Amino acid sequence: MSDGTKADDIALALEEAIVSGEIPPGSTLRQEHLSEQFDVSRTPVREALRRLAALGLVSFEPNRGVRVRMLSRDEIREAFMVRAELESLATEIAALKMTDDDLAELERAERRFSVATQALVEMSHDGRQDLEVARDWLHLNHSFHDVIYRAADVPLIERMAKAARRTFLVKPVWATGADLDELYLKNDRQHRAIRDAIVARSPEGARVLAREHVLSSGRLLEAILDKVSAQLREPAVR
Amino acid sequence: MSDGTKADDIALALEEAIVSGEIPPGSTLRQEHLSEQFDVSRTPVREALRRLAALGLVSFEPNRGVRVRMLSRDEIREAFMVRAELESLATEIAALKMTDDDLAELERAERRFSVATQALVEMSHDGRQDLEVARDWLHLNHSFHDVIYRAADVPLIERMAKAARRTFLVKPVWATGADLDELYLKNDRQHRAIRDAIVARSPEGARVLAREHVLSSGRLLEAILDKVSAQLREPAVR
DNA sequence: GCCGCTCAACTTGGATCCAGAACTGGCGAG
DNA sequence: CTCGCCAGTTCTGGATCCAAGTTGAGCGGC
Repeated sequence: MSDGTKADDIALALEEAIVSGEIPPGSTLRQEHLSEQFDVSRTPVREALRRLAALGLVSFEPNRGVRVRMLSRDEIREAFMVRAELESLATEIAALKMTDDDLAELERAERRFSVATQALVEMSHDGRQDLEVARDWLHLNHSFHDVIYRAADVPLIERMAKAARRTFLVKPVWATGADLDELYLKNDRQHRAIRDAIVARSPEGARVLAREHVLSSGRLLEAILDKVSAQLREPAVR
Repeated sequence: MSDGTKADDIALALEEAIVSGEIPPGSTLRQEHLSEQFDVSRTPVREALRRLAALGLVSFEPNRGVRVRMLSRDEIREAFMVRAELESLATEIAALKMTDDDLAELERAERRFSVATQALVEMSHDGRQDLEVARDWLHLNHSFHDVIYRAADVPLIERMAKAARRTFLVKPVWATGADLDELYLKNDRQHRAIRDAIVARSPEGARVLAREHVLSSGRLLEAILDKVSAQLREPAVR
């Protein structure tokens, strides 16, 4: 166990499991099951669940259990609007504060993301479906923005934006395809544009680009969701 | 006790006590003390505290206790920036969706706030210091914005904006004076301007006005903080 | 056959209990 | 007199225990 209290460790682990989709949305979490899974008593498990509930990841139904929240399309849209506002704000601030070291870091993050995007698109062309590649892509995507947050030094904004980032799930919603490839590539181009605006010390430009970027990511996710739900309807099992 | 679980009730009560300043920032909360105060065991108290920690109102220091968080000037500034972004977004959306009923409600909220502002300024002129009047003013201020949230129907944005709203305290930071009166009156004028923009169905206008309004409220609070800290340390009532 | 009732198994919410970490305050060495 | 060490107290973190609420399967009446 990494740090201090078990409740925190469990909360972190559960958060990861929920966000990654390992625990599917809508499922109910049995306290006893979790307690033996983590090899602790139910007490710290309950505390961890309270924390997740406060973050909005799960919901307590008194005397009936906790359920992993399932977000509606509207809520996902809202989450992206929140992110758009907060990330654009952070980017504007970062553009004013960036040191040369930060810029170098941003450059590296952008390049790694670019490589991941290429890998993703190539995979799509080959018709393969590697979840690990997709996960890497998302992770490096976040890393790019994290560099910006670090440079902006706005812990509260960062905390809230990441809370919004967490509100949607990844693993069950993934797809590739020619139509999506264009959106992935666009995402990459937007990162470069943001980097350029920051390099050019243009806070307003960076802000507008960041805002548009997040909103466009939201549209990408919606496109993925559409595709997935279409696939789910298509093969009429049973 | 209002609803379901005790942990929730306690969390609500504590949240209120902290936000209202009844429990001063920086103080450490003893679990046992709270448990006998609420006449329950420590278990639900701990769960309530976990929730408050997730909301950022208190911080756990492992094996040392929980402390009511004390916000730095920077964090308060950040909270207002977050509010400015989110409230302006909500206001823009609300301006598009407002029904006539909502408008009437907004009108009433505005009028009540106007009356409260008058009362506050008059009180200030008379040299009186009535905490209740100040609290009413703040409450009606929030009510005005709540009407907008309700009309916009954006639960996630509302939740996050209110989280930001909660991050600063009220009771210990209050002051009046000729310099502040002008700011209070400005606040009222801004509400009217926002209402007008909504009535005129101008989402962009409402957005800009709302943003400026929140930022200006932030400057008001900073002015109050300056004034209070200028008045040298006064022993807290208990 | 279908509906409602009852009772048992299961699960949660909360209380109590225990081990270990952190703050005391005294005491001796320098 | 000061500093550091050590035991006693206090408090937290976690485990265990118990009561109350919920679920679901069987059973009898219609």
